Amino acid sequence: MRGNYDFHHASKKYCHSCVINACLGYFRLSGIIKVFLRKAKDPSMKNVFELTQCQSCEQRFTSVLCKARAEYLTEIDDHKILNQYKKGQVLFNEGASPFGVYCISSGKVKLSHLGDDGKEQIVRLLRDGDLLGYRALLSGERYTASAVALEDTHVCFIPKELFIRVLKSDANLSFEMMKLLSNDLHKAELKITHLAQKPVRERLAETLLFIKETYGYEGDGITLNVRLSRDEIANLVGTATESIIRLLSEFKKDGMLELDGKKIKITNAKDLLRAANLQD
Amino acid sequence: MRGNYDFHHASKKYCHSCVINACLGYFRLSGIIKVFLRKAKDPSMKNVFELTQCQSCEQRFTSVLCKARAEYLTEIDDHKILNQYKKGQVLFNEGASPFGVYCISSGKVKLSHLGDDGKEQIVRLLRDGDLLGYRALLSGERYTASAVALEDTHVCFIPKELFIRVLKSDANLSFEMMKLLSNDLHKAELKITHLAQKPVRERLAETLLFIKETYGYEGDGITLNVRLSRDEIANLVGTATESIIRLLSEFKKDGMLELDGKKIKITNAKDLLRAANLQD
DNA sequence: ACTAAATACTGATAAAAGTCATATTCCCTG
DNA sequence: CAGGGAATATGACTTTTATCAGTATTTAGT
Repeated sequence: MRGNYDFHHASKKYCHSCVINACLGYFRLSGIIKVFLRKAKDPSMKNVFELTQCQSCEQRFTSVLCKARAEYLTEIDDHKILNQYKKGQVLFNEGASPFGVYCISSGKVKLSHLGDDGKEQIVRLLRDGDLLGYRALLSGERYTASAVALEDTHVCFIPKELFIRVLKSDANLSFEMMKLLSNDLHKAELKITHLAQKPVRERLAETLLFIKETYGYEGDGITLNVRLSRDEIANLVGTATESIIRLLSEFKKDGMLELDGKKIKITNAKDLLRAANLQD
Repeated sequence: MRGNYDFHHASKKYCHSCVINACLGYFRLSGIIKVFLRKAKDPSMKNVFELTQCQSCEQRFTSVLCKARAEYLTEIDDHKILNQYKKGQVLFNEGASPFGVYCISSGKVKLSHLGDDGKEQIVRLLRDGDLLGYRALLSGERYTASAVALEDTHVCFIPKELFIRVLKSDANLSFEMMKLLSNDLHKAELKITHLAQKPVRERLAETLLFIKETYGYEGDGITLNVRLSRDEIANLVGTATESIIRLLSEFKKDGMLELDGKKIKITNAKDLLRAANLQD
């Protein structure tokens, strides 16, 4: 509760998505909203509608959701709701009740816990094709993390009842979900080990490589394809912002990085990997 | 690989379970082993055999596995292999290939990663009724953690093929597995947040309360029902052994604990909870 | 019960990382 | 494009925690 409000007010953003989600909670299956969305005149919505069908979605080969049997995929297609979030907007908030799952069509999302003292801890970074909001939904709890768009993001929302129903009838999808959860769990447990045992310097190097794995490079082949504040990097690494600032310039001095505002260019990935001191 | 050997040699124990497991890998479905096990004359095995049937197992109301449909449970019953491990014995080792899942009938098991520098990080504590070894099996990888018995432990081993087959046909069990994984994931992500944001003192208090939640008290109602070395507590909290020793005696001085070798008595749970500084 | 080894404990010291204060720069908005 | 707020950067300092060295105690095996 407290966390919720803090979060909203800290970011000083009017949380449209909460309003929208609240509405979706009541009307999500009604034709009204679908028509409303489809009739939206915003030209930027145009290409979203071109990607409307799961069957022709760019993420159809990578997304777990698209491993559902064809018949179910069609049903998901018919009932999903398109949604877009501007950078900084909240998809859902820690403490809220899940109404369904989100499938990222394009964009980037961070998933973060709020620590007891109000400090953010980023637990996952998500990209297009990734599924979102399934953890809370599956364990039947409220969200224990908040999801915030890191850039303009297009999302397909699949209502809870449908998702659960498909999951209960499609063993293959269930299995893929279990794989997904197992992988998440593995990553989380690895992070626990590193957080407990590795110094900040190594964790930062590892995090930068992890960001590279997740979001890749821009066209130039060296610039990380995401803009994160020093604060966000700190909340990802699990340390103080000042430490990140100092270490980033240290890495720069050592010729591993080039820094240009929020742009981070990895100029020597080999040394960075060495700095991460990863055995596996 | 390296980790594997280190682990074995560090504990300087002959790893019977590895030998047994290697055999199980080849012969696990053959009647030979079952007969062999059932004919074992060790009197301590007696009560194990009394608990042989999942349908009458003491854990049948708590274990996820027992939420399988009756027909499948019977099949699991027929094909599972009973096994027992002495304190310190290894159920499986990081890096090994999973041949099935383990259901703890009685006893206690720790699940731990080996950090890059060889330091142990305990990621989960397991008790009777808990399932073990499913993470690696589901994501189709080798084990990324080792499982070691914290005391004499009786385990039912369910072969991989059977487990997967039941999972693929029993949607209800699948769903329970997803819940289990979701809960594990939640706990892991919470641990990440606390590891990143809380001081050692608070983490130790939290860990002691967590141990209490997991294993409960002994008959006296205050002694934690498990014996962990200071080293193991440190590997659970994610800190140095000396810090744990110092903090434990600090807690004792503050009247929260009584210490008697590896016995830990919680004499003031309220203060301990306050020391943990948990908001939720 | 005795011995060797492992574990537990203590103090001194060092290193790592956090905090606080204070520039400086960036970027958004009027 | 100027001004203000936020983000970034840097230095001094403090706190926390790890490490090391040495001693005491417990545990396990013969």
